[in-house]
Amino acid sequence: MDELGAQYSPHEVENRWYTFWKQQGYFKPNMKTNAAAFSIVMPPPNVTGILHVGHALNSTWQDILIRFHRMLGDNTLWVPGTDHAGIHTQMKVEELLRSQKVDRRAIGREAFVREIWQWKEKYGGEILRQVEKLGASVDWDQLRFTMDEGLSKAVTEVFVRLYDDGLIYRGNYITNWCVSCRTALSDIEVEHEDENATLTYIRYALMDDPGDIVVATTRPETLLGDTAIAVHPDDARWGHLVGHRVRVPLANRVVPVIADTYVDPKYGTGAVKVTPAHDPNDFQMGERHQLLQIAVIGEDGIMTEGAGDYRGLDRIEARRRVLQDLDALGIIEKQEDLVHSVGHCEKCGTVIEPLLSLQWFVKTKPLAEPALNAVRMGEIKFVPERFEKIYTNWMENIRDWCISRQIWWGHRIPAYYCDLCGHVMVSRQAPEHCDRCEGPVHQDEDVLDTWFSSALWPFSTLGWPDRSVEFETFYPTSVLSTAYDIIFFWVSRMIMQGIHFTGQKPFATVLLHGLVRDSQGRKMSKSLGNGVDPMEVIERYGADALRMALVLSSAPGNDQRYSDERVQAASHFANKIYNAIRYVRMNLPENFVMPPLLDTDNPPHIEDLWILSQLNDTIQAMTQWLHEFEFGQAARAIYDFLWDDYCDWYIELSKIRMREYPDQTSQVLTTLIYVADRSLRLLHPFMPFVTEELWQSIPHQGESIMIAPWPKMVPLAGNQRAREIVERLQSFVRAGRNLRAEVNLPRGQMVNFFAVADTPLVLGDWQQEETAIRQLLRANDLIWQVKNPETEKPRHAVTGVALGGSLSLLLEGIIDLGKEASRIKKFLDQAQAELDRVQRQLGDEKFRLRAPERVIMKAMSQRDELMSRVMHLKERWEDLQ
RNA sequence: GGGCGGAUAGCUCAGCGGUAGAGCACCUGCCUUACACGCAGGGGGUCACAGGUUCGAAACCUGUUCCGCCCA
Repeated sequence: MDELGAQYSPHEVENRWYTFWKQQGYFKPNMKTNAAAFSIVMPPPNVTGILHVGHALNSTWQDILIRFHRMLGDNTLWVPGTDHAGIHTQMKVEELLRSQKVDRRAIGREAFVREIWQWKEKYGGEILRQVEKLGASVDWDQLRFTMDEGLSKAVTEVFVRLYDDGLIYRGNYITNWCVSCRTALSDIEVEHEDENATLTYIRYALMDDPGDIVVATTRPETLLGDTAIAVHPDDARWGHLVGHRVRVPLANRVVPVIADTYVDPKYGTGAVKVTPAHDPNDFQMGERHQLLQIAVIGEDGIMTEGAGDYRGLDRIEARRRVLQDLDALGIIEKQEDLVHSVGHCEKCGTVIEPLLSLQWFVKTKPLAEPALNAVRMGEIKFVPERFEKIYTNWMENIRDWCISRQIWWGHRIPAYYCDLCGHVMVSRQAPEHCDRCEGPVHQDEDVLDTWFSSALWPFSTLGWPDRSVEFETFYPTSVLSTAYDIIFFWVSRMIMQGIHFTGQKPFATVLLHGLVRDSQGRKMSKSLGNGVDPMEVIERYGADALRMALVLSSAPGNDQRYSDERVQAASHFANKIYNAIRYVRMNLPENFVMPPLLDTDNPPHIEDLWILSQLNDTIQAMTQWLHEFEFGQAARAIYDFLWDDYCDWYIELSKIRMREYPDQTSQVLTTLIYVADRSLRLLHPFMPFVTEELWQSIPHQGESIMIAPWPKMVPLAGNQRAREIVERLQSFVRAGRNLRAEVNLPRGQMVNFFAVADTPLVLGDWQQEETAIRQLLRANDLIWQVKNPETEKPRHAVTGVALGGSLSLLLEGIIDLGKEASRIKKFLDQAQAELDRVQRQLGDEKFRLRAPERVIMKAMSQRDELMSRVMHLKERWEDLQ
């Protein structure tokens, strides 16, 4: 900040300070202290990703917490990192290779995985460089990646232990299959969407009786795999047919009619076809009734051998053909339109095909129990609290977790099969041969769900399963900050695994932010093209402005809209404080030595006491808000303090004092600097760059604002009176300016005022601030007196009311007294109405009996104030009649 | 079907028991030697609707309508 341009330009400043902080090692924890530990692990973004505004908000929140706690003196650690995003990354690199006419199957697993690693090394760090641009004070020495050696070791350890504990099993189950990604997915990776569909009623002929049974289905093509017809046992229409047999059309298969309470008698005809190999509910029924499982659709979405004449057809085409053929047979009873929920792959949007396959699962119930208790007992707190219910609800109904994925990029499942006897071995180290028959072994081809490794993040990043210093010091972590849409995927699983493996909760508080939507409230998405690139925003306005804008409009758990105007407003704020500091510096003598702020021999001026008192309020409020994770409130507090109190009033008053009373200059400067120093510190967690830049440019102690202590309240005496006096000054000046504006006085024109104080105390307060009042109102003659009946009031004037009195701007020429009278009348009516209300309230016995003391006191002072207003306005109005 | 959130100034939102606030937009003056990315002044709201609790409700309770989300 050597050249004092009138405009703050963030870019150079931001890069410079980030480099400095990093070099100085300020981001690292201070392991030597025995201070309280405060730690956060950053939710690992996808390595292939780029930063979006949601990340920006989340990173800002975390950085605020980390910087706040660092300034509080805590031993602070923020761990950065990325996850390998199995399916997503594989798809991305596969696509890249395809554009080079290379097929991953052709080059084989090893070569393909090598390609991904290369890609990751080259482009993978982008998102972290963006996190840096935001100013995130993460400890880069702790950088982690889910596929790092150590973290991979943790994954294997967890898998093996869960397997040994009987909490991981392998089974042939129906799973959500994406025919496009060609892999199984867990339940929560399926997104349900309502879609229009056709419900087809099909007649199945009874074998041993004339007549038929009509079933309704939205998926006629699966009829090829039907192995039963089911009805509700109590259904009068169909009950008598249970045990009979029917012929499945087109498949020419004979299947039984079974009774199962799962069937909803109100849906369709009350009879349903059962396809255990292609529907999760049918699968369950199949298990209960030992039905055959006949697969007719393959992993690629193409009809299989089981589909007979339809094999080789795509599932969509097969549906069309089946309907055509059924129609030809004349056994379509009718068709109806309906809306039903259809599962889609979260990654690629393809309609999910429930398929039978051999997969690995985590048995979640035993893990969920302690995880539920931790939240129920309040060991882990959700902010906002309402998300606890969402968590509990999900955990109580949790289902087993399918963790195997049929892809190549990820942690390969540490299960080994004997080629000879088929024996399954799960171990930390690859066995050389079968431990039963000595036969050769091969490893499972599948990899683990990415979330399986993410679930270990809070402790695997800290060195677990080894007992590292980091783990011992920083685990359990303090806060986990993330978006609410990730509670099931991640938060719940971290809690389960954390408690199971470390015996401790992984974090004390789960802090949830909402989604950042576009300016029209739509979710940002690639397909809509409405995404906002935070880097572009930073390019235009600076990281500080982006951070402040996001924080100012955020409240825990609530969605917010991004708008450029807000960032602009925040950048104006940066410019405002830049100029405020510029003002301070311009008035600072070469070798200014700051005297003590509170000198008993030289008591502080009313105005100094006032601003320090306002500062105290701000310190207190912000400290509390920050501890309560109310970042928006805290940001608003410092914004208002700096702009309204410091800039608009204190600085303006300081100009007058230094001009009129040069002997006070040193005291004024001391207060200016002191308040600037403290308020920059308060603002620092929110706008780290500009605060550092400005703080460094004024007298200060320490080498960086980052490591300066969080401000404490200044011990003050007499500040209550100072506050009263300055409030009277402000009220008087505002009323005077209003009068000037009322009669369109040119800015520089000197005028005369006549003021009446209600009491000698008020007059005394005014007199104490006479110089300021004179200057701010450009007043020549300032005649004031305590109210008394003899007072002769000027007629040619415009009159207004201030706290504790009235003032009139005297006019030489003739003014329109009629107009003035009606103006006064308007205010009089307003004041009278308010006064009536307050008096009614105070006259209410119940109010005086039940309202708290402070409310009554407030009402009383309001009444006094209003009575004064009414009295002054009324007098003036009568004079004008 | 179950659950959750929202409805406050023209727009975007904060406030969440003591009678309405901010930013932007709007109107009127100002290039006042910190800042026109600014200063000063001003207009603008039966706080979705209907009941209830309370001395007092935008806030708490109940219901209704609309919007959004999650789960089945």
